[in-house]
Amino acid sequence: MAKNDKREDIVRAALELIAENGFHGAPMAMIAERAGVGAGTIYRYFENKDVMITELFQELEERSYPLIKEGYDPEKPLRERFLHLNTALINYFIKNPIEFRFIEQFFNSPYGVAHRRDTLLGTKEGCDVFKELFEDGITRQVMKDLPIVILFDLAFGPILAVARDHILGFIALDDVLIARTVEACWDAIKR
Amino acid sequence: MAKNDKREDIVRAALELIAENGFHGAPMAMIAERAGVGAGTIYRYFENKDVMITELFQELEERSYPLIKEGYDPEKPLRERFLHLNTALINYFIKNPIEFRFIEQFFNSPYGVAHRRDTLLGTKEGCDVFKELFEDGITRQVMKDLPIVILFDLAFGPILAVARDHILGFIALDDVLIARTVEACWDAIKR
Amino acid sequence: MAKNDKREDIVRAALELIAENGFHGAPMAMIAERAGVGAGTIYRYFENKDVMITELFQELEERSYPLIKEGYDPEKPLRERFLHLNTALINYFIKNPIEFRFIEQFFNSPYGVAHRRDTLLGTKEGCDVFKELFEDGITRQVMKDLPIVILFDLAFGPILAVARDHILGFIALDDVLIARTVEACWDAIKR
Amino acid sequence: MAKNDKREDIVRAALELIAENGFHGAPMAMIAERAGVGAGTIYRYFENKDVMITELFQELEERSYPLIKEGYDPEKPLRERFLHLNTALINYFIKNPIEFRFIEQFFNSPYGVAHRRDTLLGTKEGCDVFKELFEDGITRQVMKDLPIVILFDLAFGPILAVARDHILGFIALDDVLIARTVEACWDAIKR
DNA sequence: GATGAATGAGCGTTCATTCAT
DNA sequence: CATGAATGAACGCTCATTCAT
Repeated sequence: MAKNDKREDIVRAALELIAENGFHGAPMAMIAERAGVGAGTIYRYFENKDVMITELFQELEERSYPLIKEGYDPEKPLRERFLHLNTALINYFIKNPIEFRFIEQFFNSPYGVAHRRDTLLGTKEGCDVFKELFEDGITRQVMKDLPIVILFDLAFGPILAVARDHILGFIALDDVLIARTVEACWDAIKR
Repeated sequence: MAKNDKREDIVRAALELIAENGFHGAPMAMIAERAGVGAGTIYRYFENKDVMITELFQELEERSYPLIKEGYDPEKPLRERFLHLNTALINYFIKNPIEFRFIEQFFNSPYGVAHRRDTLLGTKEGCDVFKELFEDGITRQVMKDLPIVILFDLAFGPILAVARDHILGFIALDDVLIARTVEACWDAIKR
Repeated sequence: MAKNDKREDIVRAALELIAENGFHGAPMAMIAERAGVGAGTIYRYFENKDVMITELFQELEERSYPLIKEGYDPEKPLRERFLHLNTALINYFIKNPIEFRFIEQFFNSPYGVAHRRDTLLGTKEGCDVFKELFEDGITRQVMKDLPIVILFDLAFGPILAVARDHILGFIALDDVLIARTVEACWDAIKR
Repeated sequence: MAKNDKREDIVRAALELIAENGFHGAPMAMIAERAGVGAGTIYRYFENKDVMITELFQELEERSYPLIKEGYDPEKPLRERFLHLNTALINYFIKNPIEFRFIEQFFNSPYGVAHRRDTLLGTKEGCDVFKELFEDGITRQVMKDLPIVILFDLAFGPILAVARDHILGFIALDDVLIARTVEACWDAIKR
């Protein structure tokens, strides 16, 4: 009924199929079928498959960013801020498993590498809060004096791994486990 | 000279091409060409592409396992053993970037999930040393009392991330940085 | 303002795009866009693409016919009449390159064959003057006693070729060259 | 049986279909079907459709060139040489109607324009005899002092037109008509 | 055993045409 | 009347796999 109904259907279908089967396990025809639209219709909304994937990721980023920052108080101590953000992140992932799986696929693809490059070089805004947090942590000598890239890896590497293991059913995360995992990440980066 | 010469050539060619271009950037015909064999010949050594990829990974695992365990002394204290293994691991990765890229691709694919399931459920041997190390760490109350899966993620998640960032050129690891990164991982899991 | 404004826009847009890019380089949607109308609107004026192309050609014919006949005096000697017509034709082509390019495309397509059949069989009026001229020339024994079709080919084959070469930049026609080319055509058909 | 059997089948099928229906009336799948091969097989012999068309034309050129030059004697007078070549040409066309139709399609396409450019600039060898003939004719003042391009158009424009009309059934050429047509072409270019 | 030509299902994409608004 | 979103058949092309040699 609404104007964006079809686009929404396509986005959802693409997200699901890519999450389930990866980029090449999600042919355009299959996406169209699951979305309940004609194959050509996708191309009214996205220039081609590559563009579709990139835009899908950006939409996800934009949608998730406010959710993760919700309740974030930059005046609070560093540790608290870190725990807040990482907890929000892991919660977002396990509550949106399809989105998470898609994001994972995205990061492990040429797109993801380019995106990471842009993020690390600061070309792209988006992870501002995280970046500020780490820079703040280093200058205040609360965090280890390591390249910011490594701090990112220490902080987020386990988060992604844990979220995946939960979604794949290898563990069953609850609030306590999440809290303890996030604190372990803090232990890794704190001085 | 030996019978396995051809197989070796195929393995090497497949490894390289998949590392460089990903699974779909490595058609069987291209692998055959680089290996210097006929396209059909591959199917004498591997039932099909999926099987080839799985066996490739297993071979890599078997080849790398001794390298990582080299100099490992189960009598040493837990911390030292952990630092030894994780340092060996990261060094293996950055010294064998092609193998690392392949392993990464493998983990981020349906194969990887199945493999992880087998590993975690103990169906497959291979990561025995790591498993023993963590079980030992938990029972001796040196490591955090977390599910072993989470300990794995805390210990290896950052290692993979850091190795990738090094290989992609986002950071330049040296022995000092490696040592400090591995210690940070220890901080994450130690009680 | 008039009712035919839209139709005119479509005709112009189609002509241009087909001249520039050929029949398959001119999708209906592109024609609609350049004409500044909706894609569906074209189908209010033309039953389908084939019909549109055919009608386009006919309109061109009707439009050009008076221009070519302008100043034509049926009382003048045959030679003079021929030179007049062929000069007018070649001038029309090089002064209306878009129309020429379209006509060329048209002739080299199934449409063109059908059209030629109709013309030669006399089913279609249009080239009456030319036909009369040649019939006159044969009966008066001024032109060679060849089938009228061959006379057409001798007279117009070079004209089309020369116009194309001029438009494509292979030669630069001027009035003198045109006059001499047309006279050469006369030499071909005159007894 | 022979190595080139399949290639030959593809060439023949492509030639026929393109001659009958034009370039876009001859999809690769249809060519494959008529050739009695799989769709993918075509791509073992030709890099893509464009390349196939270009190579088809070149093969035709190479095949026809000796046939047309057969019996050509450069010592004979210009007029005789011209009549010989143009007669041979028109005979080749009407005896090989499929080849002729293909060549026509080719010339009326972007490929054809590029080819014509190369020929006129002398970049490509092939029409050497014709070129020499015309240059000879001009320097000896036997032919009209017109740009060589125009002489080409006067000499070959009617040949193509007449051949097409014969193949399409608009006229029935015989040796006498051919001879008289070719002589008319000579009248057009001779001084 | 080894080969590589052959296959054809399947891919991403285009576009003439329709029809609800 | 006019629109343009929607369609889906059809296109050019790729590649895992087979099999006659």
